[in-house]
Amino acid sequence: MSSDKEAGITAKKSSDFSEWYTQVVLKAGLADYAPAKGFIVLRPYGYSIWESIRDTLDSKFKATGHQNAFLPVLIPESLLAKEEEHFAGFTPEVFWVTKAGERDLSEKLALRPTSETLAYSIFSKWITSYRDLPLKINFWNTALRAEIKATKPFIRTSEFLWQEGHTVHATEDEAEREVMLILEIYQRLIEDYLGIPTITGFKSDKEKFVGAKYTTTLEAIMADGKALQMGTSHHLGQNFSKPFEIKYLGKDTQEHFAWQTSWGVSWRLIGAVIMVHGDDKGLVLPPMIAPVQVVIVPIFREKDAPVVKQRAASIGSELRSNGIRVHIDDRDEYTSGWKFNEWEMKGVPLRINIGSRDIEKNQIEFVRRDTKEKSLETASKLVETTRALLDKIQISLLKNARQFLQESITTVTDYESFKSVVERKGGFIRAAWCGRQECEEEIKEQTGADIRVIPFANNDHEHRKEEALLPCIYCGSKSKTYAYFARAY
RNA sequence: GGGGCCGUUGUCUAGCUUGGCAGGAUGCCAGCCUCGGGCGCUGGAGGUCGCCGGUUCAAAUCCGGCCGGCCCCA
Repeated sequence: MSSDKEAGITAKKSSDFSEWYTQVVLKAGLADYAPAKGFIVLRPYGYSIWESIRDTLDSKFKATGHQNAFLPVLIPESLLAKEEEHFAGFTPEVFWVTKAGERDLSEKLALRPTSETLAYSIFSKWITSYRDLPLKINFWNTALRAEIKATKPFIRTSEFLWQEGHTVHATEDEAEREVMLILEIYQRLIEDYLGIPTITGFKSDKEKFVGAKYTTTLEAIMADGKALQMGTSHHLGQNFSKPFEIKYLGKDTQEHFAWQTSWGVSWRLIGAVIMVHGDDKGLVLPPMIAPVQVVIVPIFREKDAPVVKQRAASIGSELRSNGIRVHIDDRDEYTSGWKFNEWEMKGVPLRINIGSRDIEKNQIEFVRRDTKEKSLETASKLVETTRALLDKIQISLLKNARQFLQESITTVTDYESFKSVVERKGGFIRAAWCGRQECEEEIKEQTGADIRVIPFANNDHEHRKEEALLPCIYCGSKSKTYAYFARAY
């Protein structure tokens, strides 16, 4: 009857975060390690979470006029190299294919680290007139970037599942609006579905996408105080349309270079859900994306098994017919206690225990995963109660995460406090910054923290109207803005 | 970028210092038991000790290289 066997999570989230995270990934059945370094296998349970995220986003993309398409995984070197800055940024982590069988290839082929170059070489063929614009395409695929040192399932892997969107517009203004539209879609997904609050804003020039004019980002805070980039949406300006000759003939009968955006989120979001909501018993999934929202555990002896199982089945079908994702665990070979632990480890938001006792009293026992709270409810209100509890869980997860985010933001006014906050507390450190990359780099060098996000003016969580902009936290010269610094994954 | 730790059956591990029969737990299979928080009993199967090489009469153990995983620091 011991509960500390290897079957469960043995590391504590608060004291052994890294080990805890790895155990949750493996033991909840989300992913496993692959034979090649830095690669993971997504197991069915993990993949079904990805499917939830994918389906949610996909319908939002389609509702805003985007179409899905597919591109090959190999990119000729000459093509990848066409935008110089972009190439220089990615080349250290590109995997190369150099052979076909025993024969050397005449040109090296890159396994796509991202598809801008490939997509745009094709787009240039498709676009000739303003009537072809806007072109709004999304790809669900994987990207490959060699991670030599620190790898962590979902968070940093050499291949990752993601979506990359690529759009082409006639005007700069329209491209800018697309960047913000996508950022808004991401924020809705991440807050409303994943239950994770973020700080949105710009990346510094140092951290922006290589080749972009500017990058917007959503940054979240993990339970260990490290920041995690949840998604990015880039304004590419004409940086790619010029080398790739994406030109259109305007109404004005003149030829113009187009304006472009690209944007993406990856399965890293799954890692964030684990880190933000999980606890010492394992995963905690927000109901909106949980593959199984309610697990029903019938509790029976041999003699009452048929009756109890039948009752479990009828509860299950009633919930299912109301659109709730249900699993009935009526396996004979495990005890109910074993099942309770397993489904908690797997993070199923709500559990229903049903035994002969409950059947007699016409009641149902609900157990919340997030608070572990048990409640007995009358069976006639099954669907109503289930819906209400799932809603409560979803709201409560976001609320707790939001409170944690707020507590994780520290405004500092001098560099000594900056260093001590990085060291002792972590989280986001909000400080004035002059805008010079040298300051950013030296702060990173000395503290390990860098600029995660420069919040939009209307989105600086800590901003107060009467607050004056202080001198740069590092060099003391005149500041341009407040920036959020953090150590990050 | 710098430093450290680890790899033994599906999983977790003992054994390694001092070379000499690979042991346990859990899981798995069969049978019994029966389930409100990882229940109990009996029997059984399961191993190229990460890979390659070296030293040796003999290597899980010592040495080298490689592969893979983890942690800490910047």
